[in-house]
Amino acid sequence: MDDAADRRLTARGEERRRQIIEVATRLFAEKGYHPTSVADVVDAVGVGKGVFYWYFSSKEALLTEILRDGQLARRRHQRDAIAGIDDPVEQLERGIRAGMEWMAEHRDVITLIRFAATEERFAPGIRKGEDVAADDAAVALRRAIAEGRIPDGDPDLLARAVVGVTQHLCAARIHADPSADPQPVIDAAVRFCIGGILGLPAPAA
Amino acid sequence: MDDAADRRLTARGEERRRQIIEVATRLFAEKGYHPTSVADVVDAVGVGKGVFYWYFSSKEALLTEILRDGQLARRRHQRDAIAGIDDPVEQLERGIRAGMEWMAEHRDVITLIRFAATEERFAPGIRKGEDVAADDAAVALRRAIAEGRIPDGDPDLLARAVVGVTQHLCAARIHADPSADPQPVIDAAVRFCIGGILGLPAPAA
Amino acid sequence: MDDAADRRLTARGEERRRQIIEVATRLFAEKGYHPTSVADVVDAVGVGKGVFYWYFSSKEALLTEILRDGQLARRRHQRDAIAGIDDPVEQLERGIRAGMEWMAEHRDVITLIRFAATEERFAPGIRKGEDVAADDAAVALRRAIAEGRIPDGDPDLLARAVVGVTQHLCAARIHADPSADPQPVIDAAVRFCIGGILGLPAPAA
Amino acid sequence: MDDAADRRLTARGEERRRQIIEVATRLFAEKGYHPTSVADVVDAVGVGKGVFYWYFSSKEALLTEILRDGQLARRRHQRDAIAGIDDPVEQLERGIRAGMEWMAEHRDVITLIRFAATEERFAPGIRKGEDVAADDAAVALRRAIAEGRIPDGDPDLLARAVVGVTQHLCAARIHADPSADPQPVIDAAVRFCIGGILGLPAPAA
DNA sequence: TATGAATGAGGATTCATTCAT
DNA sequence: TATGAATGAATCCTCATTCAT
Repeated sequence: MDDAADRRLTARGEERRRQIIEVATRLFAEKGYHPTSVADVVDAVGVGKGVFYWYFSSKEALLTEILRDGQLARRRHQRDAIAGIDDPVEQLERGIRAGMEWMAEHRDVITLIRFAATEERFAPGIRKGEDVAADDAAVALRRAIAEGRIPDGDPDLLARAVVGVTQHLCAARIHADPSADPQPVIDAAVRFCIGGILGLPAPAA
Repeated sequence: MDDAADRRLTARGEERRRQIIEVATRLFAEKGYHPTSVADVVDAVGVGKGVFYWYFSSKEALLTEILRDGQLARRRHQRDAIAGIDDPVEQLERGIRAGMEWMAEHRDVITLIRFAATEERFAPGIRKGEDVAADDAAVALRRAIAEGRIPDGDPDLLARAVVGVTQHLCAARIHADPSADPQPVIDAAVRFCIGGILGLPAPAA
Repeated sequence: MDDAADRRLTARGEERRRQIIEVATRLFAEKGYHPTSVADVVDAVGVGKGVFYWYFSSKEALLTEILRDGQLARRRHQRDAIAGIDDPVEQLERGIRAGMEWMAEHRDVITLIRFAATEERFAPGIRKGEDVAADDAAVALRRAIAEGRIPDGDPDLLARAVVGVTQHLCAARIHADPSADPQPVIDAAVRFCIGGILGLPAPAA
Repeated sequence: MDDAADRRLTARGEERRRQIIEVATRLFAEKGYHPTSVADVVDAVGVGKGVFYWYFSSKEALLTEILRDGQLARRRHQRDAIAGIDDPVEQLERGIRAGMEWMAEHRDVITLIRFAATEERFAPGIRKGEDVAADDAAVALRRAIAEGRIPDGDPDLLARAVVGVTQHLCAARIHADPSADPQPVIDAAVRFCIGGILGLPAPAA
């Protein structure tokens, strides 16, 4: 049988597909991936059960696609934000802001990524995406170190620390209270991260 | 029937119960909570299915207990580490170290907590535990601010940032390569966190 | 809507129809009738699903047609082979040869007939076809008995035995090794059948 | 999870298992393997759906077991029938009789074997069983040839021809009219087979 | 004629939970 | 306490068939 993945779709088909992804992302994030059945998704969309399998080869494939698209979109958003910027420290700051802004606006996808990181079947994909993100940040960090702008240190580790700060603040402070303005949190996250990268002030003087 | 939760157990019974918790923690972390069936657990323990329901009222109750025990144990470990310490900044450092050490040694529990945070049914419990942890750290932070040891700032936000750094570094650097020595990562995490708390050096000076 | 069965077709339509029958015969024989979906068939042909239902009213109707066509073709082939032959024993021999040759060249159809004979829904049709074939042979057998060319016996039973020998040798020896020359098997089948029809040599002598 | 295949069963469990096999054999033969759902089977037995999977790992595994058991039983029945017989021709005759008697009494299993031979997934197992049966017969045939009791010839081919005769006569004459006495058919089958093995009388004479 | 899309009943299978012994 | 057996609702997925375009 033809694979649902490589189907050539009409405009109407593309729209349906997008709609399913949207609804599924919301439901998966709300109730959890496993507790949400394919029936829940198609019911919410208002179509027959077969439609799901016309567009996706399996429930798992759908989640995988959501995750991959999310990671790609975040990365693209961050790269756009630092395009044309030459100063590595400014790149870091703008990258952190862009990352948090994206995450702030894509709460559901972030929830799914955090879930997927804990499940054997999806973890490898997530890890790969995180590695890429860490590598992106590490490039700027290495340049900043080389230029003496920040103290010497393990760029990968610093990058992971930054990811930890931004992700957790997003979940614990922005998503936890969606009515509040995210900017102060983002500002604080930037200050914390830059401070953390600079590390302890020279113990002397 | 009497509730499995409040059963008075013999020594052998306590042992069985502990064994089930241990095996379930490992399996849940390895395959995921939902993909692991009660049958998987009892088979791994080598007992019949009835045993499970003798000690636990449901699969969900078991996970809830694992999560609560884990959060309590981490907190106890951290409080023990700062007992008798009076300097708030040293409290912070020791708390961070103790937290990471505990997390480093309880990878499976951490995985489950991270999973539970993404699922509606368990998230409230996790959030409560994180709030407590953040409050613990906030106490020290508030004192440090009051004593002028660190710049003024939102203590809760700083606490959350610290949690983010430590949790993520643990997952991304310690658990990802269990053969490596965790101490350098912990040291770096402490430096990053203290640096982050101190924030950007006074722009002037 | 007008019935797909009685549709007046253009030359191109006839060709399409034939093509679907051909592909379906192969797929049904390879994977089995039930495990082969209509989607499998139209995909293999390279057309849309609607095409199938333009030419056939249902999947079942398609199989029924394949079976009926197959049984008719075999019978026609056998009748052609004995046309003009007057000696009943020679008719038998030629009929056996013709039947086996046809079966040897239509492995897929034979597989489908053998399958259909085991399934309630199709068995009656198959049985009717086999009855006809047995009757055909019985005619010659009866003449041969009447003329004293072969011993007295139940012509229908002898005919069924011949069908059993030819069908099974075809499946077990010719179809099982399509690269081998079928002629020796056919020769042996003829000898076996004629021997069988003659039965045990008079115990006396 | 423990495999349903290797489960240690209590007496009651063994009985249930046997009961399911019995009912499934009948239903599969009546309606066809694919058209019969697991629900049909458990409903006919009068148990819950889960019971099926407690005893069998899948619907396919159940059919495979039925087929294997059937082939083994027939072989055992035939071997018992010729135990102690030394004359190869008598072995053949008794083997043919025993085989047909067994088939006559196990119509459903025979139907399933005939079905399975036409489906890719099961055919290899069936073929193996038929090869064994043919080999069994070939042993006697080879001895008979060596002793000059029957003309020289391909023992495997003769064996297959015998299988074809017996199987087909069973289906077309015994199973088709279960009220009739099978003995005359069996007698005729023996005569036909022995005659077939002896082949055409020496053309000279 | 032909296609992509849709339908929804039905299928195999799983699994948390219960119960008789 | 413990076990094998049983339950049956729920899950993912398939597929023959239909329909709008």
